[in-house]
Amino acid sequence: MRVSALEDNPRYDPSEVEPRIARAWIESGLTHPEPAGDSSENYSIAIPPPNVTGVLHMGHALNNAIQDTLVRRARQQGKRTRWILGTDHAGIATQTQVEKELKGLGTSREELGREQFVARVWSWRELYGSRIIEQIKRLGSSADFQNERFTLDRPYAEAVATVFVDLYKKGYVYRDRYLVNWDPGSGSAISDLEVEDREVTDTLYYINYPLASGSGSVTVATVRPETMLADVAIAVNPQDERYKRLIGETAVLPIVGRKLKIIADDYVKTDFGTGALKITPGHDPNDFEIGNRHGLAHPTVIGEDGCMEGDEVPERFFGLTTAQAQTAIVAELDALGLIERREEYTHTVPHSQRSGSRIEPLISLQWFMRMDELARPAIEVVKRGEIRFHPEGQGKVYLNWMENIRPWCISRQLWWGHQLPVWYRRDETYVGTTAPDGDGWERDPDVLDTWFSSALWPFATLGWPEQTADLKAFYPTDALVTSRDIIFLWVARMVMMGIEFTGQIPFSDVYVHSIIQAPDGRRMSKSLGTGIDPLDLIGGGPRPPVFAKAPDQDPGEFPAYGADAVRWGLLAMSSGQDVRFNEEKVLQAQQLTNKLWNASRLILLRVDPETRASAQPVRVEDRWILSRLQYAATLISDAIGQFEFSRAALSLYEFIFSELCDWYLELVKPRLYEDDKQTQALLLHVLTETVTLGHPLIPFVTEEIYGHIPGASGLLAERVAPRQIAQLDEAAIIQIDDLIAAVQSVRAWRDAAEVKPSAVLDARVVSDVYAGTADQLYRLGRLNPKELNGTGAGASIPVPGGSIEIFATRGLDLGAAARKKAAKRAELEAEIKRAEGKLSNSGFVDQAPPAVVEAERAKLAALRAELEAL
RNA sequence: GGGCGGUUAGCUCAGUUGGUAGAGCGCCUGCUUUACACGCAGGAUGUCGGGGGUUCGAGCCCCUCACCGCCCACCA
Repeated sequence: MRVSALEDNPRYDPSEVEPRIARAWIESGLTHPEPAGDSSENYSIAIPPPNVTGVLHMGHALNNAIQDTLVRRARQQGKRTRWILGTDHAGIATQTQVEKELKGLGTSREELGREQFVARVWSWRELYGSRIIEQIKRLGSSADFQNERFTLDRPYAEAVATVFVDLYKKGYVYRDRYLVNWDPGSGSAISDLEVEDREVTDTLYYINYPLASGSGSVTVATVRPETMLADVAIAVNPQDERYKRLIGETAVLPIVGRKLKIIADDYVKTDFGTGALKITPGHDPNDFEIGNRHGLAHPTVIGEDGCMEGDEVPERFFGLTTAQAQTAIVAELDALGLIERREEYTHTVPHSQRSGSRIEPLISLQWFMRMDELARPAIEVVKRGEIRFHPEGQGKVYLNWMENIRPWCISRQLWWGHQLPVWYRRDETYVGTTAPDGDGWERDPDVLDTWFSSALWPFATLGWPEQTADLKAFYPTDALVTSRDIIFLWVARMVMMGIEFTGQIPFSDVYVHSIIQAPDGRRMSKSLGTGIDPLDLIGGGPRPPVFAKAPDQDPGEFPAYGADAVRWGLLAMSSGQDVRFNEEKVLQAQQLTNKLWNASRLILLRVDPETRASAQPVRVEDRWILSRLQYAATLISDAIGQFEFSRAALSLYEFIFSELCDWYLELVKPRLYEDDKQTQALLLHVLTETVTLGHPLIPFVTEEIYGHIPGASGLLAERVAPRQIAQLDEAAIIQIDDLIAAVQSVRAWRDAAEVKPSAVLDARVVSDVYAGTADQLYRLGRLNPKELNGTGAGASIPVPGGSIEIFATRGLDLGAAARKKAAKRAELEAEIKRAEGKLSNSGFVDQAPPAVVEAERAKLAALRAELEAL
């Protein structure tokens, strides 16, 4: 039955194999180790929790491929390995989605009320929350699916509350009126990190503010005249000759009539605008700072709904939107003749990353977290190298941000999330993990920034604050795998919280992987038509428009590449650098899996099912392939350990194609066909170690092949790799390398001489380095060994350590062969000349390391010998 | 304005202690050699962004210029 699957499929078909094997991995329980021992002997990774409502994208696919490669390697090293899995409640993103749905149903969260709304989000989560988890399974990720976490689960929520209360008691968390980034789109304050700049063209108005003395006016430039109602001063640079005499004087705010002091502040640029700046502390972050420096009040005229309100707002503007107010105020200023001029002005303006709305800086009562003291130890651990970033440059980025850290606004005016463990009663404030005793307490309606809870992920998922066995066994975790965009939002905060609450760093290595761009270099995005769904790549689906060669051309469909191919392809593409997605790498991976599948067919369909693997080599090529296997195993394992996944992936490809298939299997075929039992046993051994070697990088196909190997037990995913496959056998390596070079020389010569590929030529090997491999040399060169007396040779092919003389001359194009030979001679002569030049350079001989000089001498000798043989 | 990174074959990218430039795809020439045509064999292809320096020797180290990304902070 199983053998027939091999027989029937000369092409490897991942679509049948992969779902079956993914299930087997999970059902085996191998991804769900019971806690034991401590974290120094175990291996763990906490997944960056995807948004609960999210769908898999290319970033997840790469992120998962990397983590799975790391955990599979750790398992092969015999470590107890836990890949912590879960999802994030993603406050704003999730609430927005559900609200959108409600809107479609003609209702709203306000209509439902908080309790019902939250219940509705929970059921939404039940419906869609498992989708991304299923997609992660499809990738073959060997995460702990039996132990899924969610950032709003009760134990997790208790950890969050515990942390908040503790930080409050330590004085890090506090409530304050402060200018925040107000997002009118979500109706909430957001943190600095959730703000992005977008380019906008506004009108810059130059407005004259009359001086109280009646002698002239000061002109200020602004793009937001509606905020002038909240102006409290005019600032100029103290060095500015134009305005020096006005400092200390008073101007009159048009329309309102309020007196504005003219103050001096270094912040004001003399070469921008008019050099005079209206100060509106209630609606501008810089003005807020300046206002604080000068002890100014900060009245506000815009409310949280984006409409005009407040004591300073004249009746006729009250309730207008900011846009309406701007129009009205500009009209009045025009009527007063106070607008000197206006010009188009393109500048960047902060917008909410989530809702896309233009940020309205507002003074508002929010909860904040002071970060500077928490940052200090988090800076130290990176400087001391306890936490290492890969690539290193990202560590500098982290430090740069940490050293300039600012307070973090942690309250959000949402319903979906961790509600603040804070209660108020008149002037009293109570902060605690449970509600206070007594009547009249009202809980703060706000929830915490999602990243506040994510910051606890590596330890809250393991049961903290309880001292659980999980925590002991798997915390600190080992590696944290992520992309650049959340180094500040998430990574930095995990380090700070981890150190503060567990006394330990949460992970020792941070691997920052590539961002995969669209093939044209733009970012991947559904709305741009540049996004590629990894599942379309795996199972075969439509190519996005970005793949079309011409605008109206149909880009067609992806073949069903399978998860192995997508994973290997992404790993091979990726580095520390952002890269453009290229389908060729996925194709290359598909060819790799197919190649390995067919190599396995060659072996498995020929061996006696009673045969069992044996590491006993028979011939020199056996010792060679064992050495090559050992070499490749070390290379790949080291590369993975150093987070060089591209190198690991390409090394595997190189081994399977160039060494195993192109040479070893071709060398061993005669013995395989002759039903040689010892050879069969060795081939099973080589195949077993090869699939073990490849398993972290292409887990599905290797697992499938392993299942067909006679005598193989259990799952490959559970197999501990041998510490050493073989001793490196230098003699065997040299012999086979010489053989390969000789065969290649013969083939190249045949090609040049236009010898029919099927023709077998009489020939004689003149060299003593092929004692153990001559039969192979004749066979692979399509030569017939013949000892002839005298000088009957029609051609002499130079090979390492000697030459091969070809006797048959009939039908040979000796002219072509001679040209080939001449070219080779010229090439050799050029290289000899270069080597000689180098060696006659006294600087080189005297100053280069002796080993390098010696190597150069040896090379020269070899080149001369080769030329001689020619 | 500050920071990080990039510029290598037609395309996408490797190149880890400085020692004669690599891969995949594409291209050219052959081959139905019973594991694989998602294959096999052979082949062509690079003033390693420009300039300067260090060195016996530089794609790799230093300086400088140019261009391209991204991040942070921003001028009303």
